[in-house]
Amino acid sequence: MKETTREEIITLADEFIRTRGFNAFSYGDIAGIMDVRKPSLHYYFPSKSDLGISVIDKELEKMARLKEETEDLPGNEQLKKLVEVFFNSSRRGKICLTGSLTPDYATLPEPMQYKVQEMCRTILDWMAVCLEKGRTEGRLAFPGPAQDRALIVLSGLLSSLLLSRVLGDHIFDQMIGQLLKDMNANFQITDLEEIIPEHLKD
Amino acid sequence: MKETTREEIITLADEFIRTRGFNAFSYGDIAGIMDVRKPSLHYYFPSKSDLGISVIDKELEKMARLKEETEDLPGNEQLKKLVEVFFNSSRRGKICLTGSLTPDYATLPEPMQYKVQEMCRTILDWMAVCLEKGRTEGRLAFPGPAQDRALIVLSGLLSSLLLSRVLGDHIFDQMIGQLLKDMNANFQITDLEEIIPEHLKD
DNA sequence: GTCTATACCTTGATAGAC
DNA sequence: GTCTATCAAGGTATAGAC
Repeated sequence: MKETTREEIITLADEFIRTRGFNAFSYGDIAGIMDVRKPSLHYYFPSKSDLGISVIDKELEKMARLKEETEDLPGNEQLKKLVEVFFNSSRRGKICLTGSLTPDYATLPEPMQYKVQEMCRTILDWMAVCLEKGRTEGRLAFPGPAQDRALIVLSGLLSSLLLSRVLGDHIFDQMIGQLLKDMNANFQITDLEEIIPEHLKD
Repeated sequence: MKETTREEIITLADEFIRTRGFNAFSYGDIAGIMDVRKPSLHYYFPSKSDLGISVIDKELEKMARLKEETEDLPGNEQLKKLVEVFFNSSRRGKICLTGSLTPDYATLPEPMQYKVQEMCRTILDWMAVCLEKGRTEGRLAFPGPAQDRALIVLSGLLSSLLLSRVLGDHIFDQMIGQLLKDMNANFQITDLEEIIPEHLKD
């Protein structure tokens, strides 16, 4: 299953957004890697905003897929799968789209702002469902509404990626390890080193 | 105590970094507001990196001042003062320097990267001291090392600013309210509306 | 200290040939 | 679909007059 040109552009843009930020990469950067000229990229994505939206849409699709694949698992296991995705980003020096795009929010084209909103709501809603499910099953323990807990968990995952790049990889283990212990979801971070689903590798 | 030209530039740069990001503001933006020409700014800060470092240094000084002012308070009260600063940013649509500069980390000039590291370490060390103090005094309760808890608290404060701009001000109250309840540091967020120290207003 | 003038680069985007 | 050529705009930064 080879990537189409369009897909390859999206993949590279995703990579640049996570490593450098939306305002710090250009069509030229992507053209340089693909060995094509800039105007060729505009054929697929007339404006940078179009490209940004496609990157977010791809992420939303990936999330929907992961959600579907894990729907029969207990809440704590669903959560673990989610943590794996972030762990994987961390070891590659990449932050998540939420951590990259929300700081630039005020400078984003309006259509992208709406997409960023949609992405934040989608991930928070999903996480809240997982958390509530886990609590009902007696596999997770935390006080207060699942929605509030989802905010704290997303916060931890997002920030651990930001701070890991600055202070070192151990930050992820320290922070997420404690966050999970707080909910009695105490699995070793080192478990994750081994389990990297194929479809999450890119 | 009127601001010098140099201080005014730093203040405006700080504002732009928090609202638009380091890579999305220019000398031209600042010159436009101050009604001077761009080269005048280069007289004070030859490179943008110099300006960025001065903004972080000013923040470090402000933190040192707040630390000194609150050194005789119990740990939970010290924490409350810190939360107030972030609450204040939130209601102004401004994120914190950590939330703004760590996503751009890979694109920052090297001297700025070191400064960002220093800033992160300084705030985390200080928070860990406050938390440990509060726990020893029996005024805060949390499991695990204070260093790990400091990461989670900073994470919450940082992310609540990012997400509040996207999803609304209530996010800060929801998230930080629950985070503080987790540590039995249950004071109403609404208390903060009234208490805004003068020197933190700018 | 602040200005004008300018060098030099990169950016996102378009027109039009092939 | 991909190219060459080109554009207007905006970026950081410097030289040198006042």
